[in-house]
Amino acid sequence: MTSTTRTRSDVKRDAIIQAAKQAFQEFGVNGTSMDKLAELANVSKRTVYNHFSAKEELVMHLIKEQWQSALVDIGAPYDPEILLADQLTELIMADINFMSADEHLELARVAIGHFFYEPTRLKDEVAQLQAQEKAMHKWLKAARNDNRMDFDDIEQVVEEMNSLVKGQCFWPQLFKLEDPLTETRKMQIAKGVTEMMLCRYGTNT
Amino acid sequence: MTSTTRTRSDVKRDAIIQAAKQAFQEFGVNGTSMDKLAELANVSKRTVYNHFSAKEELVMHLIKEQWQSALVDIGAPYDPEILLADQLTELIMADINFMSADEHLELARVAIGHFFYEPTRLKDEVAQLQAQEKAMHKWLKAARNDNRMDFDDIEQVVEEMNSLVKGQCFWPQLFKLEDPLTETRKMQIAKGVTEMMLCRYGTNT
DNA sequence: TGAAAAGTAAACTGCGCAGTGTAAAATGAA
DNA sequence: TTCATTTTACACTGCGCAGTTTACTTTTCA
Repeated sequence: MTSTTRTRSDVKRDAIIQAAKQAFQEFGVNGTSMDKLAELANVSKRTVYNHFSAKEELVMHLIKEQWQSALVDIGAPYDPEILLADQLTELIMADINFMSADEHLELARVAIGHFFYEPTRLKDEVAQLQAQEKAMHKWLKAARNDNRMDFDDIEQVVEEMNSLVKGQCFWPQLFKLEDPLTETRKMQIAKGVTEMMLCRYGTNT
Repeated sequence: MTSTTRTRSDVKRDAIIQAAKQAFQEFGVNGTSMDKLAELANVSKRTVYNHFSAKEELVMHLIKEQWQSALVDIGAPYDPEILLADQLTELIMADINFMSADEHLELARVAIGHFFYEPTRLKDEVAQLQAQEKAMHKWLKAARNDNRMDFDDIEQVVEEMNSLVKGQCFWPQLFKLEDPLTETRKMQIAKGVTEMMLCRYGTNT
């Protein structure tokens, strides 16, 4: 509860953004007319255009500003004192929680749906997300320096781990092919991935 | 070179299908007007409607008939005489080749783009593809019966392997985030996945 | 309290597109 | 050559939607 949004203008603006987020992710940008959107937001169409001069601007606001603010700083740094498996599981859990969060999935649906046929722009959006992978990167390097893990190509390791997580937590959710993940299921997956990675790249010190 | 397509009608029909496949995957179904499509196929718009009574029918033809016919029977059965790793690598290679084939990617792009906001219908399409996974399923069971692999939940194993392959060969290609895979790269990935899976689930007999 | 700022309803413009109707022309088989 | 089938060009209908205009009302705040 940060505070009540002050001016009426702000209230309307938020209503528009929320309605857009919800409608775009459900019906797609093209499937959502500005009339429909205005109605969903309980706002006159003209008001929508007072806040966002064009539909595209609203879309970009969602994808840039909103998504940006949904980013989270992930994970504790490597700690030689703690059991390797536990650390990794926790790191992966953080990753899973981020990727399968409603906020993230909804905005990803908007972005991917909107840019599906524009690979160049899609690439830009995805690139930002990969910044998230840096935490994993750092942790792996530290674990290797500590002789607890062994691998040549760190990029490959990150990609493999990412494939495992996304394949089970992101893609099926993005396309609504599976029910939302329960906490138990998330933990189960995190543990599975941990075992897989340590079995392959862990040293048995 | 099966033969020259006989009647003129058939020639036109094929031209329409080819143009649609290409245009739908590049611009999307919505991004391709029937006028544009007719022009690309070098055919009058009316002819398009003589063959397909509605745009949707053309889309469904691509997704159902064409995609169906692109399915391949994958992989040799389990053979106790051959080195486990080699067998698995070959099986995975077949999987990779299927999934990253142009024909498959193009039709997947059409299907996923078209059904992005209709999870139910998307699920149906994807379900058919999972039939492909059956080969892997059978092989794994056989390897376990032969005491060369050890795992409890076969579904999980299939899903993990699938995530690894798709994460590196399908999704990046589907969204055109990466350059097409070279044969060398495919083999490299197949070997990587094999090592991962055998390290985790292989017995050292 | 009164003027400026913001919101509202509803009609309107212009455009792109799915699908149709039609009359003429090309094709192909008998 | 003749006749049926198919293709073509092109005009036309109808619809949905992005964005605008207008005349009017409500809120804000100095």
